[in-house]
Amino acid sequence: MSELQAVRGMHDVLPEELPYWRRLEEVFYVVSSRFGYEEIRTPIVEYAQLYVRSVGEASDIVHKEMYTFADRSGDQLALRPELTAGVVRALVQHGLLQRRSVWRLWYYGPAFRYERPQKGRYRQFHQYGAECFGSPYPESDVDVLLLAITILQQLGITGYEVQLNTLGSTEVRQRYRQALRDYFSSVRLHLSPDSQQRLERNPLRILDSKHPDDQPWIEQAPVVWDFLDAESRSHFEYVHAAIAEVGGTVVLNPRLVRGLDYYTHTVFEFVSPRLGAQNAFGGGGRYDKLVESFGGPSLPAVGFAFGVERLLLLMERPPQEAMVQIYVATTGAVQAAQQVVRLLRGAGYSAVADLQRRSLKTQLRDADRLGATLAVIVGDSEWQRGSVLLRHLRESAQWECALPDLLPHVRQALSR
RNA sequence: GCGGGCGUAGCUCAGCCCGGUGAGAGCACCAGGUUGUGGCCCUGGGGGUCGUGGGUUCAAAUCCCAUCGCCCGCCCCA
Repeated sequence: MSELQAVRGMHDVLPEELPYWRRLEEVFYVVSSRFGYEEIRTPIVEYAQLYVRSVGEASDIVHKEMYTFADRSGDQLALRPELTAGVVRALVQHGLLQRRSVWRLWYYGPAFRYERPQKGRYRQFHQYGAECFGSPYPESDVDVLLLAITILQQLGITGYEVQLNTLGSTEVRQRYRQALRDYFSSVRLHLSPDSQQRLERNPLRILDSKHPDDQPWIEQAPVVWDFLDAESRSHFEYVHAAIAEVGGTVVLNPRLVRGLDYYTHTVFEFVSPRLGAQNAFGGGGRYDKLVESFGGPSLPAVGFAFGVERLLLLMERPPQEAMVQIYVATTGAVQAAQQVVRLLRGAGYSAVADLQRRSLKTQLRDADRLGATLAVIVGDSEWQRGSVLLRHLRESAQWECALPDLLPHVRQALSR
């Protein structure tokens, strides 16, 4: 451990990476707004109990991945492992549900899970997500899915697959769960140790196992689709048809169950083969009982989250724009050069000058590397007669220009 | 939490197996070649706790142990 090293699994975002983050953030904002979703921001720290109740005590997130600590008053707090719970908490706390019957919300920010770092998996990571509260109908499922798909489109992310499934209504989910428990109990001794554990706590999760021992049994396990009632089935079919219509690869996967306990009906995951073991870069579903479990009213809801670091691995990386437009170089008239820089900045251009009193040659090289289009060379003799040299770095043209004429010349030179 | 690979200059890496011969290359950075002009080229220069700690040895980047970190897989998820 060293004080000069970031905490394990937590990363700096250096200046060269930042333009891509900003691009993502821009797309999040623009597309969410277009869909009528409003941004909400909640604290990074919540009472630990919030996640025990929402995400589920038996989930891995709560029992082995959460950063928890006691504050000075002894309250048990947690760094948020996901953002949905906090959003729901805020909704109930502020009585927003009394003011409006539908809320379309989006969020963006860091979350924390104590896991072994891997490609696309970090201990501090970022999520963008959107939630639609107040509608039990499948068009709201489609609304959030379309929002997600539009964001991916805008980012130029292709070659992914939407995996779709339903867990049915609460009653269906209960019946299916029981059927799975019965089935897997009958083959219990053939299952991997992990899955034997899951049999007690959460038999649905066995379906997610990648363990080779489990595969043959998972393949023969009861399929949720056989348990659906008419309403659950039509809900599922509506969502499937609507997503299939907008194009993109939709794959129905009856074994997709997802890690959080609160889902009912629709569940989905965005997966890409380009990500390695962490092939999912987004996921979500419907959670009609979650708000209620917080002591709120019975309120249907559907939402999803993207892993921002994983989107960054997938998105297009167009070459970055130049950092500055104009570089002011000088052979010794440092103060004069500073004056010219202020003039240019005042006119709205991005302009810098050398801060190390380096040679003119080096300054021009610097200008070139910064991607500047123009260089203003403040030479002693020209400055004496009230002018400077304006050099177009792309065209290698250069001319002398009286100081009062500089701004018009700059404007003209930049526009071609 | 489990299994495997790797840590040498800012970056990518050679050297390690067979311990000793001034710790190296390319890129990047700085200066000069061009007494005031970038992109190409040439010359020179600065920069390294050889991840860290301990051990073996006359001698360790090189062998051994521990530890930290990164990567890959499992688990799990975004």
